[in-house]
Amino acid sequence: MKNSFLSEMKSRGYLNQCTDLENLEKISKDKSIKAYIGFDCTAPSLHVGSLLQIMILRLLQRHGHQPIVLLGGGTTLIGDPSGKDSTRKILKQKDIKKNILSIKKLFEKLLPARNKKIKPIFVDNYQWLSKLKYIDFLREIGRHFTINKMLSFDSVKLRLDREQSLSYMEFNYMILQAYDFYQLYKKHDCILQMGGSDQWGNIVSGVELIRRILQKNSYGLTTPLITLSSGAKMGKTEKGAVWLDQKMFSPYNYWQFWRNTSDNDVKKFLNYFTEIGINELSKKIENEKNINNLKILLANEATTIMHGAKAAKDCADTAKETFVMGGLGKNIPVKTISKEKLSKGINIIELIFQNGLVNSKSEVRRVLKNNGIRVNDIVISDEKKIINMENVSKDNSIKLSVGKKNHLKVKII
RNA sequence: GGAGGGGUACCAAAGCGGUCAAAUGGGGCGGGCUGUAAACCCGUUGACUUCGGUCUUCGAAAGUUCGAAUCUUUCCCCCUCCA
Repeated sequence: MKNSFLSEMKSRGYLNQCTDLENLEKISKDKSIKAYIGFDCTAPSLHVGSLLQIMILRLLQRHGHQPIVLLGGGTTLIGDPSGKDSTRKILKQKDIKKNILSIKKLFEKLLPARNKKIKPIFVDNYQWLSKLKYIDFLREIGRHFTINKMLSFDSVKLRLDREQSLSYMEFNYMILQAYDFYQLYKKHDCILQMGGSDQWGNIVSGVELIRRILQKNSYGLTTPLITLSSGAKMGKTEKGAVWLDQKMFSPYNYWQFWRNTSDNDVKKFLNYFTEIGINELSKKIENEKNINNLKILLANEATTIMHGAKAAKDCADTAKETFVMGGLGKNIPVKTISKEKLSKGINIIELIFQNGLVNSKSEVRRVLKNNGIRVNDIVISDEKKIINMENVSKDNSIKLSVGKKNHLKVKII
């Protein structure tokens, strides 16, 4: 049972590279280990781009190991150059602190544990990085890094090859990350660092640093880069990044994001982003002829993990009512209008605009022209259409729709 | 420090005195086809509008002109090459 952490990593497709799979397997089979993943705190929430990392922390935990979540209060001040074209804007320390707090909340929800042994440990590398003394650091840590090697890492090489500037500040990022691992090894006996495939170089640096200073073995492993079948980056929608925090991205939209997964990605995502047992899952996939049901399964499971079973069910119900039955789901936003106002009659453009379904009146006119506006599911194409009490349906409301997916219920009070 | 190139709408990129609310592509939005998919097709893409127009926009400010994204001056910012 205990050895299944790595084997499940493999079978779910989470494993991309590992520094020493054999030995890591041996160690993690015999005893509970601690493993860490570092997260940048550039925003108040993480987005689905980090979800795979979260999934493996959960997996780790399920197999009786202890996750360490490193919130990079120090390194976020520097900015990881891996996989980026240009220096990102430098954040204020105050903002980073705020971000750390709200990301921490997210993890407390995602990595719950009563058992002390697998309860997540939160660390902020600002704690030790801010105390470093430059000269001492260079002598103790800097001596173990050669420029020759650093230049050969992809994160650096790609930037230089493309003749994009890489500041000395960013160049130091990998050293700091290696140092983080070293600190966690010493403080918490953390023997494994995990991360996305773009972190490979940084992770390996840490493993080497630990070996050179402490003559101890530590391990690193990375998850594959998720690519959509369309070639686009995962996690961007027309609504912007897919955030995990529900304040920034509603559960309904989150559910919809998964529901709208493209055909070619569904099976992969079911493996990645659900926690259905691997055998059960492959049976389900085999037996299900209608790919849409798999997408719904994916949406339900993924939303349950993030926002809870109840939220997932609500989203599913709403979607069903909205798309299948064409009715009004309970999760559809509701606004109100006074009876008095409505009896006077209100212009369709005004009504749609005032309820925030679009950004400008011009947009309403445009959509109107293209038959995209509906009132109680009836297409309206007349700009001058007046909506009044006659349009109120039995349930004392009016349903407004812009396009197929953007609905609103206006209640009469 | 020296020499050159550039800042145009969400992004990329044309325009270089009027016909410019600004080509084209991407993206977005709406429609069609469908399965809330992909691909494809059509329409649309500054704001307000009584649909006649009106107002604000081409790094910032000032100027030339009947008229400026386009010309001049100053300023700010980016990039490349040389030292």
